[in-house]
Amino acid sequence: MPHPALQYFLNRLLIRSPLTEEERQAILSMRFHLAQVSPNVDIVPPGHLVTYSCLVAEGLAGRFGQLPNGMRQITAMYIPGDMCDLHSAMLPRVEWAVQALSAPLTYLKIPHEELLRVSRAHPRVAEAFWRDCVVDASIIAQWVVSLGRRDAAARTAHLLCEMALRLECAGQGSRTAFEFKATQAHIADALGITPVHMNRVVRWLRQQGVLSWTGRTIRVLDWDGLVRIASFDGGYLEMRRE
Amino acid sequence: MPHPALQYFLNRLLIRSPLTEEERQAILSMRFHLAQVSPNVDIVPPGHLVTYSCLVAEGLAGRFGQLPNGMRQITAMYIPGDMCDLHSAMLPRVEWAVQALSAPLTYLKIPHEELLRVSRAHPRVAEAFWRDCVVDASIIAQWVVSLGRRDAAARTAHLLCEMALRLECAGQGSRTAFEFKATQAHIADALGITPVHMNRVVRWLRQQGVLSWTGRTIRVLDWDGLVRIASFDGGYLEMRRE
DNA sequence: CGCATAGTTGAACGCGGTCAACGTGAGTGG
DNA sequence: CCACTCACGTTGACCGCGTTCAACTATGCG
Repeated sequence: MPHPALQYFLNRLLIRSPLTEEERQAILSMRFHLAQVSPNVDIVPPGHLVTYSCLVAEGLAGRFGQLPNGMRQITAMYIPGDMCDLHSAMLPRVEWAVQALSAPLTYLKIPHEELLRVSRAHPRVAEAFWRDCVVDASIIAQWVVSLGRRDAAARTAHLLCEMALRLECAGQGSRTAFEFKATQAHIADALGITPVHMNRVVRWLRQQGVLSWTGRTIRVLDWDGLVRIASFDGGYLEMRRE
Repeated sequence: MPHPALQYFLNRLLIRSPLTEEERQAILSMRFHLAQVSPNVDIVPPGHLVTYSCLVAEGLAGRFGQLPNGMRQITAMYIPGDMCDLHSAMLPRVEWAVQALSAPLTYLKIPHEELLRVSRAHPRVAEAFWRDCVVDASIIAQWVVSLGRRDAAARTAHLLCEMALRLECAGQGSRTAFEFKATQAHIADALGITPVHMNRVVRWLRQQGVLSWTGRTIRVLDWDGLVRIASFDGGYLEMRRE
């Protein structure tokens, strides 16, 4: 019986990449080690060679880019079914860190040799992995657009729209009611603003009546309003089934 | 006799991916159409299906993310030997535009069927392509860090360091003397600042004595100084030969 | 010569940063 | 059961980086 996270991961791949039964079984049969971490602990220290990729099973993970002076910036967030660093199968020397953003975070450590064994035996699986990396890059590119062109409120709204759709797609709630297991400080980090200003934006969004946000639970009261504030177009998430 | 741009592209791949003579020949033998464009013309309009990828032969190309309201943000820059949108081989419906940033820009249109034919016949080539996309994503992730954590001067210095190394690696000048064929307005766009402020930053960098910048020619007078201002660490470019 | 594009500079404004304080809820130990 | 602690959320006052608007210069090209 494969771990449910592998099934989630496979389902995510199947949205964009058709795979035969045999290929699906190959993915589900990959060996792994189950692990769990607390926030503020690097799953992988940056600048080192890694031998496995991490598949989020439960919780929220963040990828941190870092400057030589030690400052960090969240460059991606990963929800259950996401392979945090499938990239590292192709570039084992990672230049970033992955950390838990929620407690607890459970994840599967899948050895690169397993990923490469399967992808080399099944070229269509290799393409599915490649395609998954491309979607990840597409999301990061949208973050660049957000950081470069949107003000703090639009950035926040945009991230919320993105996470709402991704969580809905992953079966973790609906776009109008979901758990965003990150602190306001984490979100501020990802958006390139200060936690103080993040909080002001949250207050403003509440005043606009587009959402209620208590603890880690977000309820979107006016989805179209949120989309409008964000100038959101979800096409880049590539979640439509062809 | 293959086009020199294909050779540049192959050389770039070989930095990170060892390939046999047969695999190299397969890449060099891909069919293509030579094309040329002026600035401010989309090579590919966003939201459409594309059937080929673009390999820059001469000049500078930019990838533009765009907001529903029409505002645009440069999310990547491509120099000779770069495949702008190798991504599109895996996701043919592109959510961005590619434009020339220099006049003229010449490039090779390589049909996806060619790329896929070669990559399916040679799994190691598929991995080389996959790896190339991962490096591209790594660069974009660094841009997120820049936009999120660096001030305007550091951002500018960082982009200059990046382009200096990439151009040097591509055989287009040295890191201390190169042509950056983009206008200050384009660079400002990529860095998420206004052209006006971009110019002030250039003036400041000149006053610091780290570079001279006349027309499109940049001369770095103090490389270490520029690196310090940028907090630059080139590891993410993955240009060391293993 | 005339026009367009790129670069340059000044003055005033405002978004978001910075600093500092306080509120609040969960967990912990006396 | 209360006191204490710690992390997270919240709010106010002031400040500065970068924007905005406007003008002017330089360069190249028909």
